[in-house]
Parts: sequence; C-alpha cells; structure tokens
Amino acid sequence: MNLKQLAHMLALSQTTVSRALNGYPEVNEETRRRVMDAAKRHGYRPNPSARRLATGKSGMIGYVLPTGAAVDIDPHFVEFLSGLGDYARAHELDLVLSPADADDQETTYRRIVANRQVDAVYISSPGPADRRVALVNTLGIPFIVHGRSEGSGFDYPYLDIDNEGAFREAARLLVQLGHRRLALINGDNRETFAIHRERGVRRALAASGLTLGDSHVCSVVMTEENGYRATRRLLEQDDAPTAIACSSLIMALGVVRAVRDLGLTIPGDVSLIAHDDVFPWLKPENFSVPLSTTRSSIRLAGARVAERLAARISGLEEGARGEVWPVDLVVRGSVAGAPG
Amino acid sequence: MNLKQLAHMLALSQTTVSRALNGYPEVNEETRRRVMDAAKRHGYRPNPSARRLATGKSGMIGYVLPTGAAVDIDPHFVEFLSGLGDYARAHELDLVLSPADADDQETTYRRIVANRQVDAVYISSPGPADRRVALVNTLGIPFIVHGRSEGSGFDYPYLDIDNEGAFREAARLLVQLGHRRLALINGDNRETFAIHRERGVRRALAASGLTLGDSHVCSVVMTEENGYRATRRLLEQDDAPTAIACSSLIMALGVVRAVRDLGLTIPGDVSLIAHDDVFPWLKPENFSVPLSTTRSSIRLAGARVAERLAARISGLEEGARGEVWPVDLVVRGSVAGAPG
DNA sequence: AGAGTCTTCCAAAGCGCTTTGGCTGTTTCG
DNA sequence: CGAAACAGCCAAAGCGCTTTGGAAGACTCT
Repeated sequence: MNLKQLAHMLALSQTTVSRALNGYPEVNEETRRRVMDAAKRHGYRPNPSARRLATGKSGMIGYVLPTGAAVDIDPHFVEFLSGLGDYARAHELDLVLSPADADDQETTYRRIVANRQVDAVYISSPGPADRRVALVNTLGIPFIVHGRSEGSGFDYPYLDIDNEGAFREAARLLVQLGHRRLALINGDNRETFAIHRERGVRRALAASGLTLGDSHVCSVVMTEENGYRATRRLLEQDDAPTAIACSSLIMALGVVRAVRDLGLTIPGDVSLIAHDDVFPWLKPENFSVPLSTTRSSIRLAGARVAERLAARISGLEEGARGEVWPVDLVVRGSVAGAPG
Repeated sequence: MNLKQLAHMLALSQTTVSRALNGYPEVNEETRRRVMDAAKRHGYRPNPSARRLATGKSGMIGYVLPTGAAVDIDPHFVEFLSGLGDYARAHELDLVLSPADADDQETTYRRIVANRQVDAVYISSPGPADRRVALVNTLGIPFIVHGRSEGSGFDYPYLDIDNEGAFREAARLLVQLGHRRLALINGDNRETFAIHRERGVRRALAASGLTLGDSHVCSVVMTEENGYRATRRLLEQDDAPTAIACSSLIMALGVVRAVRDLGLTIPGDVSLIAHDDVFPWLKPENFSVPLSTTRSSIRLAGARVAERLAARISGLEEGARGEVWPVDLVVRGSVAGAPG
C-alpha cells in the first residue's frame, strides 16, 4: 500500500494525502480525518527510503563505532545504549552504528553526513580538543557530545557529569578522615573525564595544603587487571597511599583483589572510593566491603542524549548549550579514618 | 557530484556510467576505465538513499534491540558488537539498532522488513521455539541466529557454540576429580544456551550414575549479585555441592565472594568452573584463585555472524546451515579433588 | 458586481539512482 | 551476400515520496 494507491482509493491527489498525513495546514479538517482514517485502516506506512530521498531526513541517529582488532568497546557503552534506546523507541528513532577504523574516523563521519544517512550524531568519550567534535561541528550536522572536549576554541552542545566535582568531594571526604597520602587510579588520560577527575582530586588536596604525588596517580585502560597492577604498584612503594580513588567499578575489583593479596584490608589499611556508572550486573553495595562511590547513571545520560538529539533534529533545541549533571557521593563501608 | 553530472561530464548516458560503476558486462572495458577513473577523481559516491529507493537494498544489517525500563542489555552484547563491527567495517556495512518494546518485538521486525530498512538481521539469545526466529523466517529476510532455538519445527541458519559439550566436559572433569555433588548456576533458562548447559551437566553426571538435584541448579539473570545469592543458597543447604559450574564470569565473581563469606575456600572446599566469553576487562586467570573456564570468544562469533550475513545478502550463502563451534576447556587453579 | 482574499485541492516536477527495452553499427556464418 | 548474433550505448520509465506553483471555488469587501 503506497501513497498513490491510497490517494486513488480516496479519490484525492497524492499531494493532499501527503499533506493531510504530515499535518500541513492547507487541508480541510474533515478531509484530514478521512485520510488519517483510511491510512490507519489500511496500515499505510510511508516508505522511508522514498521519504528520505525526497526530504533528506532519515529518522535515524548515528554513532561512529571505532573498531579494530586492538580496539575494545567500553562495557559502559551498553548501558548508555540502553538509555538511548529506551528514549529512541518511544520516538521511532533508529540508531545506526557505523564501524570505522579507530585511527580514521573522519572518513566515516564525512560519509554519513554527505550521504545524509543520519539526522544527528553523538560523540562519546572525547579528549581535549577532540578532532571529531571539530569535524562534526564544521560539517553542520546536529550533534551532542557525551562528555566534554576542552580547548577546542568553540562552543558546542554537550552532556557531561561533574567529574571534577565528584572526585573533589570524594577526595575531600578522604582528607577529612585524616588521609594525607591519596592515590588516584584513573582511566586513560587522553579522555577528558580522566583529566577532570584528576583535577578534582588535586584541588581537594590543594585546599588542605596537600599534593598528589606523581607516583600516586596512574592512568590506564579501565580493566580489572589494570586496577590490580596499579594498586600493587601503589601499595608496594615507600610512601604508599592510605586512600585510593578509582575511576571505575571494574578497576575497583582489581583494587580489592590487590589489597587482599598484600594482606591488607579495606578500610583498615586502605580506604577506597570508586566511580559507579550504575551497572545492573555489578553493584558497589555488593563488594565484600561495600564500596563508597561517586554515582551517576550512564543509562540516564543515554536517554537524555537521545532526547536532546531528537530536540535538535526537530529544531526545538539550538545553540551550544552544555549540561553538567551533579554526581552523588555515596558513602559505604570502604572508607574509614586514616590508619595509625 | 551526482550521476547525472558525472555522466554529462563524460559525455555518456547515466545508464552507461551506472553500469560501468556497478560492474555490468555490457560496457566496453576502456569506457569502464574512463568512468571509474573520473568517478574516483571527482570523489563520486552514489547517493545511498536513491540507490536504496531504486534497488530496495540498504547496505545495512539490522538488530532489534529490546528495551524498556526493566530491560537490561547484556554486557556480552558489546563484545559481540566488537566483532561484528570489525567485520562490517571492512565491508562497508552499517548496523542499525531498532529499539523495540521488549514485549512486542514483532511490530518492529515487521516494520524493518516491510520498509526494507536493512538487508539482513541477526537474532541473539533465542529461547526454545523462539517466535522471532519463526517470524523472521516467514518474513523472508536473510538472517542468522546467534544461538539456537529448538523445537521450531523448521531449519534455519545459525551460529552457536557447543554449550552442551562444554558443560558436559566441565562436569566430567569435576566428576573425575571425585566430586559427587555438583551444582549449576545457570543463566535464565528461557534461553537455549542455559538449557543446553544444564543438559550437558546432566549427561556427564548420568554417565557416572549421578544426578543433578533440583536444589542444585538455579537459573537466574547473570549478575554478580545473583551469583552470590545462588552460591549462598547452595552451600548453606544440607547436601551442599563440592563443585559448581557457573554460566558467566560475572556471576563467578559473586560465587567467589559467597564462598569467601562462608569461610570456605576454592578449590579446597568448592571447585569452580565458569564459562568465559572472553572479555578484555575481566579475565579468569586474574581471579584470586585462577578460574577454570569453558572458553569461547563471543567477539569472534560476532565477526563470523557478520561474515555470514554478508554472504547471505550477496547470495553466496543459502539454506539453513547450522554452525556449532567447539568450546575450549581451560583448567586453572579453581578445581581440585573433592574434599574429604 | 468586480476585485481581492482565503480555502482547499491538484498536476507535475523533482530527489538520484537502477533497469527495461531498443537502437546502431560491427561481426559471424551458412 | 543477407540474415542473424552481438557488443556497446542510450532514452526513458520507474522507485514512492515531498513540494512547488497554480487553479477552482467560496467568501469578503467596497
């Protein structure tokens, strides 16, 4: 059942039927009703390929997926996707993942924009002066950045959580508890969130006249194994920290294991606070010692990004509005006063 | 730069240019070369919307993503996606995720097929007589099932791992080590993989005249917390098992925690084998006691599914060929002889 | 009553590609 | 040498929608 048939059946022109269906004003309300009715009754659905060719709009949002044998997709992605999908479903938006060589994403961005394959894109895990953000900005497609890219020299729309504030508060709490030697086990510091978190810790320490020693901070890909190794390294050095801030629950698993392997305890010897993106399958309250966390649902962020993308597509949102969400600090058993 | 302009520039008809570019035979080789050359020089890329409208082919593969506030996307998904994307990139295929109400995926399947939005789809985590498989089969779109759906009454193409064999071998090893009371902490038993794994364990036990008691098997969503709870329940009952087979590494985290909480040890009191889908961020060899596993890379499966989908799209693969991959049994420190 | 203004609808021209049906000139073969 | 076969190209008709530029009729206003 296509437009032509429907129009013929109603003894109307395709023009009128199309306008009736798309809510244009120049059509009699009764006619519109007749058309809507017939469309529903016959299950008419406009062919998206045809519509796309005519309008250039695709009803899809895009994401360039970096791939490659050495590239791992972050498990956070799936939670973000959950939220995104949840919103997108309610608004009949599809999501297209365009796999790209991790080292050459530009080609793919150019392709999907030139081909008008998607109406908007989002970018995640940006780094400082991220090239993708600059590119997408000049290409002129609606977009939202999940995270921030500092030093780009222009404004852009983004959604981020207050990573600096979160880790500042976490560190401040630890300092208040008497800790003087803090350590930070961070994510890859080519990403802004890691930079912000480090800044947050440094600021909190500075406020009490303390510093974060070079040997007390490590930036690694957030795996359990890296959490373990970092912790071993930290705790086996001379001025071992008495408190650790950690950028992910998965790494925290490794931290806990390392602490135990060294015959130490949490929070007796080491206090621990980790960032929790809220996974359904791994919860901080279920750690052997319940884990204090800075908590922010990445799933909610996914839904919000979808919502804003939809708004930008339909012209409801414009400009370079940045949105920063506060982060909860949830104190559980893994923190205590400094030993000694 | 569109076809018309390119044709005009070459003083050829659109027909000839189109045919030259698409490798049709009825065009002089020299002409073809000229066309190909000019196309490359001017960076001509056929408009996919137009091509799609004309041919009905989209160059995309589809996946219906169940969503909803209560629906969690499996973290395995991201690894599968990694492999899929890796292959898809090399073949210029995009992946479109169509979010659907988890309780009504049929509408979405019908839509993406009717609209010809994708050239093929894959289905994951099927259950017995899965309705999606039947639906997609009748809709007549190329597809591959990742996993199996038994009792459908028809054949279909799939890729699965030998879950039964894997867990049979795992259980057999435990029995050989003298264990008489095994337990299985399984995934949701509405999914075929869980059924197969249980069957594998039962067969291995039966071969030695043993059985799997009802109180020794649990089917739960695969979270750390559920792994913990199941283990507590198992080990606190009267005829507690001395060995546990577990369907996922994430659940195994909970198992380990529960065993420790009960003051027991692995493998002293309890032997443990878990299935490992090979995550980059959580490795069995890094468990406090290195974990024995049945191992099969879900990422490789993703790549293979993409490969077969591409083959089916281009007509290279046909029929209902099923493919079952063997699973490695990797023995590490978490298994030992039965206590006592 | 005539000019202007709405309202409501339509024919037709795209959007950029593929594919059908045919046309021209050259080669092949009985 | 004439018919048949073939190679190589083209014009035009789709694919199914949106949108432009009217047109016809009803209505208002002077």
